[in-house]
Amino acid sequence: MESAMVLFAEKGIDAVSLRDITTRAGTNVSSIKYHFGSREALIDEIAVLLLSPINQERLFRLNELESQRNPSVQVVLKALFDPLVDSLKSSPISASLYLKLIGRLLGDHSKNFPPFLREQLHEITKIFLRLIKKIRPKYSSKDALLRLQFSFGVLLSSMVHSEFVNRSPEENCSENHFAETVHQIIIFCEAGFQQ
Amino acid sequence: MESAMVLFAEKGIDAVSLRDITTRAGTNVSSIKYHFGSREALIDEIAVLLLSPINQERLFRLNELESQRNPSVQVVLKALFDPLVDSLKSSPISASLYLKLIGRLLGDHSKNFPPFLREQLHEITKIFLRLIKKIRPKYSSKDALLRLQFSFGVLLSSMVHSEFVNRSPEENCSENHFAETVHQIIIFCEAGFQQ
DNA sequence: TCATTTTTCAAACAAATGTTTGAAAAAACC
DNA sequence: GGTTTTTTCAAACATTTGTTTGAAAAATGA
Repeated sequence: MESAMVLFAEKGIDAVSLRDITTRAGTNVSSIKYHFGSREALIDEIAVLLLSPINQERLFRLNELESQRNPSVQVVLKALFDPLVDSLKSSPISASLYLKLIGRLLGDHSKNFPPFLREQLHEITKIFLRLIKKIRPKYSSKDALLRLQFSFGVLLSSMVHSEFVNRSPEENCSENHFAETVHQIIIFCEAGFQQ
Repeated sequence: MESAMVLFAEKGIDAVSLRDITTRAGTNVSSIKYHFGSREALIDEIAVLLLSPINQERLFRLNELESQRNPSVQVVLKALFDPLVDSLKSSPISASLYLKLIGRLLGDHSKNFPPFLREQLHEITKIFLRLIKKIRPKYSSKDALLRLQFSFGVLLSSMVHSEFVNRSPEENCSENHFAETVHQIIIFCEAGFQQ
């Protein structure tokens, strides 16, 4: 599983064959069938393992904000983005690869996600939109949705091209560095919610 | 070539085989070899055909702005994004597929672009950064680069998921509708350059 | 019209892919 | 220690992939 995650992150999910994975893991192709069932099931399992705790935390924070009087756009965005940063702590692979992997899962494979994950994501966008429309009553549903998609676009592309975003020479792509980048993303997106 | 573009846009470049393309085109696999040389050469040719005029126009507008006294962030962003909107007029395929295709080319295959295209893109980012640092002297190179990447992230994800962005029920995904979305993107990104 | 060039196409090729099989090895259990 | 369950692994399978071949067809030009 660790080999699959590393290779998926490095080369893109579709560009990795089962033999690539098992060779790196020093094992056999049929072991994937035995432990996971199929290639798709392996991808699903990785997606759930990585994304479901992040989404749970997002839902928890968003629900908390709903019971609050005057949440700001910034804390709503933080409820979406910070769980990702926090999850870096328990990553089984390097921070940079971990981010790439999640970005690729969400970008290329979210349409094939197991229903459970799809529903989580759907619920998250629902609550987010409700919160935003409460903070910015003048926004139409389309206004809010567009800005949400723009914000996710910024986040996703920063994750997949993280070696690009993290090209600062002095520091390697560490957990803290990504936290800083996410902070920049939040500031960038928050500004877009002021118009 | 039209079949290749449509299928690449619909399913993703890596998910389309030569037989998918030739079947749709009502012709033969070896005709691709004859007319283009190889699968990669076909992709390259499509990329150059679609992107090179857009990039040329971008370079022209950016260069013009460099000779201007006080360009605004908005006109700089428009120099980047509007050529894409204008190119919709001469698209050989539907607007929605055209945008998806360009988004996929830039997202998944820009690393394999022919050197000519890569240099164009590199030149564009160079001039863009120079302009932004002129308008916002307090930005470090990293500040400017991050915001450029964020802006491209918004644009790219909006293009690839254009059926998502364009889900408004009354209007189909027309040229004008994307122009409106790009306008929203520019407003969104411009705000991020005010901080 | 005839010769040359350009274009099409069916067939085959080698390589790679996800999956399956069945037996051997390892581990767990009583 | 013996039995059962779990896990590994080499080999083979059927498909699919991009590419190649060589001959037929169409177009071109003198």
